[in-house]
Amino acid sequence: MAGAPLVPTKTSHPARAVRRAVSDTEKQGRRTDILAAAKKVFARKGYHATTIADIAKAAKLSYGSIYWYFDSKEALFHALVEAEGQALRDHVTEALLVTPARVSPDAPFRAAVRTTFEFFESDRALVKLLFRDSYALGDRFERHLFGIFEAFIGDIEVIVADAQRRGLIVEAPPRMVACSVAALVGQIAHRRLVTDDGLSAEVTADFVVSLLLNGLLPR
Amino acid sequence: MAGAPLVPTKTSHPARAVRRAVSDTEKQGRRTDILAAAKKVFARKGYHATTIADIAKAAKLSYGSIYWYFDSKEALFHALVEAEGQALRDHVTEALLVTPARVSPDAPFRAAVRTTFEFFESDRALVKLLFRDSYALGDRFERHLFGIFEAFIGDIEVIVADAQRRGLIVEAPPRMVACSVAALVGQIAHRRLVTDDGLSAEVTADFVVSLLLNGLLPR
DNA sequence: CCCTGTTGACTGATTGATCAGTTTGCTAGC
DNA sequence: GCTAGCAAACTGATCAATCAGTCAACAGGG
Repeated sequence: MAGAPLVPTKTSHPARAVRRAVSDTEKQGRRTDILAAAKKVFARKGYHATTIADIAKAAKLSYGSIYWYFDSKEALFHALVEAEGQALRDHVTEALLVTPARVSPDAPFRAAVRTTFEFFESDRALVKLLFRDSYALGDRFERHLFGIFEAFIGDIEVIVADAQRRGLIVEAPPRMVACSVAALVGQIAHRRLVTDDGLSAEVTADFVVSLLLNGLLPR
Repeated sequence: MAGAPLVPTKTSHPARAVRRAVSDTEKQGRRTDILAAAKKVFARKGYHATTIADIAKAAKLSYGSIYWYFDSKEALFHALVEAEGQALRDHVTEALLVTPARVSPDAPFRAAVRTTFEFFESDRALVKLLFRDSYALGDRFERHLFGIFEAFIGDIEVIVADAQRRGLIVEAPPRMVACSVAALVGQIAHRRLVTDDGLSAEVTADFVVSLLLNGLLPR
């Protein structure tokens, strides 16, 4: 209304900036903060609909600061997917380590799938990031994303090949099997975001494992 | 250089307009042309990177004409996915009709999966459209895309439930099974775009069918 | 001669990226 | 301890480019 703006020459009026990061640790922390904020926004709005301004606001930083930490919106997204993918891999790897095959030969497999679904369930933003937004970039990202997915498939392939060597599972191209496992887990996790079929992550995981191991034909 | 542009007031310089579509048939044909052009461009560049200008050029029409046939870029995309999805469903349905279960109980299932992979192989643009670009729109499209995918899953579910009734396959939530089938076929088809593993569509289809029917454990 | 399909210049809004300037907090010198 | 000086973190106005959508003018068929 009457609050006609004063002289516009009065540039800069930093209400209250965050404490600036000075040590390497703090800077790393800020970087992580930005990634966390970006993850939230990307998950809610999708890659193309989120703006740097959105991310800056969510991170409680100014627009320009984002560019201090990341070269571009795309670079930020790449860094984010990279980090999140690694977190998932680490999580699953750890679950595999604490689940010896002594109990039952397929226990590690079951554990891995369960852990994955639980991880996805506890972090829906991650699912959107990996299975929705990652396709939003053009071919430029396709190579990178592809590499990340291949890393997962490689992990699975090792397990499959090992099980085959022990005669636990049928002979079949291990990479193909690994792809199938990844496809099933990924797609079903993605679907669970939209349709709440009332099944717990555990039940869903067991269904997938059982389908993969036993097949549809009666035994 | 010296080629200073003439008076810019000289608006409109319609070099050569295409022959006008006058009958309803012609108009429908033009609409189809635009969709075909859009399909090519979307598949090559992805949803967000393609502009209406790209589509117009590919369709050999002017920019504005696209808007005569479609209300918006998004509407055009919806119409495209709708039509392509329906074409695929029809194709598979037909394959099912000509494959009686007399030969073997799982023959129709195998035929459906094979036909789908072959259809995808013969039309890579369709795969990109369904499994890459469809996720590029935000939540607004999610409902529509979801409906289209649900239609496929519904088709599969009917087959699964029928097979269960005859005791051909194991008891399991038919919708869940249908989802798994769709996920496997879709993801593997999508993957085949990037990695040429040298396997034919037929071999790939048989692998998927065999995995789903027999499972990984030795029988 | 009128209706309608067609044209493409134009607009308005959006947004990624830049950059000149401001502030902060560390530290060298007193 | 205290301050001046400085480097770098941080800010946000601004720029430049892009692009979906509009519209007034145009032309060909009936």
